[in-house]
Amino acid sequence: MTNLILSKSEENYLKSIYNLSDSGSKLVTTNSISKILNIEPASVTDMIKKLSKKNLIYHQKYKGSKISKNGIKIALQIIRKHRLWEVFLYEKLNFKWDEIHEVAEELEHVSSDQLIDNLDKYLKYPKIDPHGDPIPNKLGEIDFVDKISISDLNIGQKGIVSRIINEDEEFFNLLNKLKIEIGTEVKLIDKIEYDSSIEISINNRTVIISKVVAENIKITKDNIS
Amino acid sequence: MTNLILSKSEENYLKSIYNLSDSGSKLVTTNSISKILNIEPASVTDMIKKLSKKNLIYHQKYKGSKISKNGIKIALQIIRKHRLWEVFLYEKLNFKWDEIHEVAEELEHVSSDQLIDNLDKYLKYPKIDPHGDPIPNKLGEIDFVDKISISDLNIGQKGIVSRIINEDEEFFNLLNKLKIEIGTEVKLIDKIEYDSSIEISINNRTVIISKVVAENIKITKDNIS
DNA sequence: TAATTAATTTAGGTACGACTAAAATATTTT
DNA sequence: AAAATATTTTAGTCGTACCTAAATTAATTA
Repeated sequence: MTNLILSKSEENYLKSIYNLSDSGSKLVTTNSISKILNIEPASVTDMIKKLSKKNLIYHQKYKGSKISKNGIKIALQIIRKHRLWEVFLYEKLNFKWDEIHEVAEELEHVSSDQLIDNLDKYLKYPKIDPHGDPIPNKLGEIDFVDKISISDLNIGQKGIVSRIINEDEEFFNLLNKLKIEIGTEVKLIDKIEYDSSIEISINNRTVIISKVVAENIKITKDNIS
Repeated sequence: MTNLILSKSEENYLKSIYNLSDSGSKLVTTNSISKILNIEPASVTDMIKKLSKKNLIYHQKYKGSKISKNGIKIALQIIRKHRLWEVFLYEKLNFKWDEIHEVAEELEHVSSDQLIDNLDKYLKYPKIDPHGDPIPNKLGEIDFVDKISISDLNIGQKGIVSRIINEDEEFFNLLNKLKIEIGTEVKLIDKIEYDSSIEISINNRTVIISKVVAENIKITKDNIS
């Protein structure tokens, strides 16, 4: 029962439920799906019933939804497509970091296994997308890399930027100004108690970034090459 | 009024109407659209009304439909996308000649001007797709190359295969067996009156092909490089 | 714990794009 | 030119995926 064909809407719901569920572990509320997809809660309930009937999620009335094994499998394939297309747009078509998401949202629904397998090969089997998010392989396996935020560093510690959470243009412009991108080495200089902002150094320049910004920049202590 | 957004269905109808209309000149019957899209005539009538209201086609009840200037413009952009994606699939992702059409049918509906412009650049502004069909540029302009079929050659004349009309696998296999592809030089040896089949030579091999096959292989007398 | 508030579901409705059956119009044949 | 046939349109349905308004259930606050 793995080869059922899903509509674009069903795929989007499934992907959102997976993303909200912490890799499938947590219950997801109807409201949270509603907010993330910009669809009224009543409509979300309709779709939840549909996906339940297809055994892609489990649903307890008034309690919440949990994605099934099969649901996870499908969600990971959609995420795989999305992220591979992002790599393509960024590396081959010279899209900017903040322009890739929207187009990938459309491309991810093109249904051809051959297409995505050949694209994967063409891109040389990338492990991460331009945001630093891991790309599931054909079997849905992910190289999970536990990531910490800049704000988790201790004073004097260094890290390498490995993932950037936010996707909007404002944030992109800020990072551009700060000259922060994936692979950049940062060092925590000081934590400012007053507003929880932090002082970091990037290539010997010192800047102060807010708590929110720091939390959206993930790092590792070793370069993942 | 050029920037209206069309649904996938509307785009497919418009493309089919354009293709059936001889570059917009001929009236197109409801039945012919029905057949090409595999949709019942009654449904076609519905869509014809919709496209008429948007001034993309003109329709006379019980007579037929003619695509408008604006309709042609949009159809050409869809065809442009389709053919650029075919080039990409064939050249970059190593799809076979007969596998590209179906996937391109999906990719052509992804709506991003930036995507298609950058793809065009990435592919180095190709003029023809892998079937030999011309690719409209951004403005919808096509390098029209009047093409003749192998069967239009006189005995002793040579031509270069420039376009292959049919898209199914059987035909593809036959061409493979005959070692005919775009760019191949062919020479007409003889016309066989009995069944209108013709004898041609390809790289000093002589083969006989049927009338239908000959008509579906277009040639030019000069290589378009 | 009772009342209020928030979240979720049900009920009923809409646009889209398909369908079938029947009616209207065109075309072809006799 | 009348009859027969073919094409096209109209009328009425259906599933998908959304909506609003109202009802139900859960969670929070007094």
